[in-house]
Amino acid sequence: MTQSAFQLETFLPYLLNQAAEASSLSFQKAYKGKYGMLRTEWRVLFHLGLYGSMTASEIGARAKLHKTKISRAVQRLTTRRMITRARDEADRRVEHLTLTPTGRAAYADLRQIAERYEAELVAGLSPAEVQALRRALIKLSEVRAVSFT
Amino acid sequence: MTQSAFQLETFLPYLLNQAAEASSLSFQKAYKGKYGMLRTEWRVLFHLGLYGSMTASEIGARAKLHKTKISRAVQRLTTRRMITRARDEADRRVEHLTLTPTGRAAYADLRQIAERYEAELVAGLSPAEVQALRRALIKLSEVRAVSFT
DNA sequence: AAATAATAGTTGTTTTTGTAACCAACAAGG
DNA sequence: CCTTGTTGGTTACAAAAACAACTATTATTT
Repeated sequence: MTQSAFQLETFLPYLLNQAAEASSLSFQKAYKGKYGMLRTEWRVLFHLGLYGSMTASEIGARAKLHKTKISRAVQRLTTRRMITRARDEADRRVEHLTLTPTGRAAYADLRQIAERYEAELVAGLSPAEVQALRRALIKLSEVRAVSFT
Repeated sequence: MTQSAFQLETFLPYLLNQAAEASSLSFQKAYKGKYGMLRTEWRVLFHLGLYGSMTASEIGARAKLHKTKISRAVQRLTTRRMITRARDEADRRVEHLTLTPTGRAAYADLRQIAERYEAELVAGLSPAEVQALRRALIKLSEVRAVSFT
């Protein structure tokens, strides 16, 4: 009856979720506990920290986040005085987001934590394994819509 | 100032999430559209389909899902007549969950879809790459609590 | 045998997310 | 211009997840 040996343990979407959740969860504790941040807020903070001033939709395009999620993350980060918003005078729909000194300090701190965390995470893998993993993950995340009927 | 070259694009928790979300999302459409199922329900269904009769907490332990999530998934699957619950007579706290014929049919169908989906997903990767990916993901998901202060 | 703790599972409440509708500003076509 | 369409972003409402408290039953301790 069961001709193919399907296994949940090796099914990629399942496996990806397990790994992603396991790694996110323990890391999340750092920024949640320290700055009361949510994952989306962390991402926005890091985008601004890394790329400087950006608009909400630029962040959305890069991080593949929905605009409502970003809108809310920006609100919360703004009330926490981590980012400032500035209307573009040429096109008054867009807002340029920038980190405040507070935001930059949080970013610098969290960035170090991120680096240490990642080092700890890949401790059980060889550099070659890590490189192969990254490459495969990048390919998979680029697959926008798998058509399989 | 910036001594190390941190990049968001290669940061593993970020990358894992991107890949997991991308792959989950398109796959989810299949079972959501066809059976109105949520991800937790899909997982419960597959656990029962693969391992036969199980209790809620056995599923929880294996899938690393919280018991409330399972409880509600079981409720929904029960009202959809996909699983039946039977009290254990020896220990009347536990319930044994089993697929109904309807549930088995859905499982068989979704399992085929899962297999085809996965095949499509890894189409851009070599068998060796897939194997390496699986191995790395398994290692990462086994990392329960990374201690990095 | 109580009393206490532990386990299986449920229910209630609060957060967070998803989806759709919306407003304002700009762009293009007639 | 002035309708129509598009884009950047917010808001409102519905769905789902997280978290805590709870019931019922079994195990353990004294």
